[in-house]
Amino acid sequence: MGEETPVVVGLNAVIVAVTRESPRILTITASRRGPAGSGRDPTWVDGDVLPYGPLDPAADRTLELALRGWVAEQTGLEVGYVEQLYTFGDREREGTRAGGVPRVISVAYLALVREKPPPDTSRARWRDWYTFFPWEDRRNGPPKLVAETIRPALEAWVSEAPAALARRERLERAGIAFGLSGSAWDPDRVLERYELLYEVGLVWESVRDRGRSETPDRATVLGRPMNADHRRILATGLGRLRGKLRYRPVVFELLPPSFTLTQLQRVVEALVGIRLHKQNFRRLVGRGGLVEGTGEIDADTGGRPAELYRFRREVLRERRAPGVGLPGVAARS
Amino acid sequence: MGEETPVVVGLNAVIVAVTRESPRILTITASRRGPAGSGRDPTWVDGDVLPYGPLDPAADRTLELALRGWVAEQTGLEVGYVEQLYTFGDREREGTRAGGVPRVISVAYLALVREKPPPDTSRARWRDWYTFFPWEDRRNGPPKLVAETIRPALEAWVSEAPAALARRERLERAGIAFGLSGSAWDPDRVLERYELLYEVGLVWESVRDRGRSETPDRATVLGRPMNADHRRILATGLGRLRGKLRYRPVVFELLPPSFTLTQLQRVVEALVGIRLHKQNFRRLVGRGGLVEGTGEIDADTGGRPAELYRFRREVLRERRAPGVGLPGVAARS
DNA sequence: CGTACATATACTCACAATGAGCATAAGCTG
DNA sequence: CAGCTTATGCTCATTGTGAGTATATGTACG
Repeated sequence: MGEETPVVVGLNAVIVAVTRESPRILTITASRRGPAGSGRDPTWVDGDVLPYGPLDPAADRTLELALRGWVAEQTGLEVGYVEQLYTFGDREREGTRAGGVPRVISVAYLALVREKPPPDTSRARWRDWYTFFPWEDRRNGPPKLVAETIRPALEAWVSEAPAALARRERLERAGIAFGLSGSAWDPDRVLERYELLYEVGLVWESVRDRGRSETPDRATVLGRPMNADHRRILATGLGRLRGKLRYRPVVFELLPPSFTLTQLQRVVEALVGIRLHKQNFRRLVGRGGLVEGTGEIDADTGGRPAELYRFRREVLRERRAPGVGLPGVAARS
Repeated sequence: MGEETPVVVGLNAVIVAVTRESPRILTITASRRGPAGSGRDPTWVDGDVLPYGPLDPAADRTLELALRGWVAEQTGLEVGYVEQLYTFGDREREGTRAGGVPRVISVAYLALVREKPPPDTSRARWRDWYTFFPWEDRRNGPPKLVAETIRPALEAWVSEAPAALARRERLERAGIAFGLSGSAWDPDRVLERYELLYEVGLVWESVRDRGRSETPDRATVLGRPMNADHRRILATGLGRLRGKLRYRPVVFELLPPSFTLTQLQRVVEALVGIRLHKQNFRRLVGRGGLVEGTGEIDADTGGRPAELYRFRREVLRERRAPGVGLPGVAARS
């Protein structure tokens, strides 16, 4: 059965680093198979892709090893923390769509790198992830984008529903995803929001996938797009990372060995996209035993010098779910 | 590159149901490729496997659809809730080990089925999952197994470590996994525990994979084994399900539409493997808005009749993480 | 030198959630 | 009716959370 259609396993990586207050992911500028400037905005056509490498079924012993291998090769980065995200295998994926010969199965990984060495490969490049998901950054309050563009579009989409029941369901769904009409904003629902916007037609990819009849209008479309379904993979990664922060001390994979508490807080805020109460945050990480002070002082704060802290590895033994403590979330004792 | 080694994508399912107080998974008695009774205990050799179906790369549009398809076909079950678990692709997997031609990539899914219709296929069968992981059931306190067998074996393994540093690491790891020496027992760490036991050599699979020289001794080996790495997949599924209970109302996928609070509690306890405080449990699900009373009464309790409840779907909008509330875990508001 | 400013750090307080237990209600059996 | 079983209601100490006030210790600049 199906011996004729070969299967190719691809490995995608969402490689995350945080510089100052900016969370970044590594992207590759795609080399386009067809001619570049074919009428569309070339920026969109030669879109970004996530770093990608195929699995060599004969040579690679392990998926994760294969991933680490080609990431090191392609980007020169030694990734530390690696976690498998999700496996995507829909046939609709661009590039495999219309009778394309091989069936592509993509296994996506999340990788965290500590420092931010500039990628030495010419085509690799760090980008702030909020350029792909501008609606996800609420550190300065809910972005205007949501009130001005997304919300009206969602309301239109809700009222366009054929039946009353479908209308209710759409209303519900939009409310949960974007924290409207009484629901709270849940930072983890990145994928849900992206998929909703895709369905509503507010992202470039949905216009692209609907067929070539419509010309995607850059103005009505939100965030920087990516090729194929890579933005969906990226959304999966961000959601997973945000969730993981709550119950695993993964932030420290993104920080230098010693840091001030404010630095730590800024990184968490950058990832989660919201601001945190400073005093409570430090109480939480301190009393929770997540960090311990080194005696050293960082005088480069602009105000009173801050003590430098380091991650306490022992916390893994002591606490049940040593996350960083986010609002609305009890730090499980 | 690697065009010669074909790739086969397999789909495995951990199909879970709960009957009374017994959590069950659907297993298939493997039809063995080689001759059956070749010296080893035939029960072990013709071990259980998880339900499995290959992906047809030409026909199947989606991984999840493919899964639903062959599960329905093979077992006659209509699964409701489905969630992708993990993708396993190590080459060491049994059956693909020694120069086997195709490379097998297994995408594992977790599926929850509400009732427990007896599988109509002859080779399919429900088994209590604690027969595979007897150390995971702590509803009657920590099982003797842990104190009598696992703990001593772990201690021996710790002291066998070559260096002092390795000894510390092993001690730490064993402590975290099994809740020894001050650490708390974390129900979610199912995979961690299984992999530790595998490494220590306490499960049949590790003896099997070490080579054929040692004859696996059934007495010194814990839990019912499975073929290939299916028990590892199963452990992944259980851990994920236990974790998910905390922040998503998935239990209700396993319960009839209406139920008493005690029934609900019993199911949760069966899954998580620990007993819960009755009054607090009902306070949590009640005040959390997770359930609402139907007016009806179930008189079949043996004592005072209990009110029947149903799941409140609206809770998805209202609460942040509507799980069932487990000890040591704050129900996130 | 001193004042404004910026940041770090300490402490308080109201409130909600949790863990544990006691008390009462409402069926059944004999 | 007594005694058993299970359901259900309520209390209470403890802990965690959200928010705010107060103080310490640097720098920049007049």
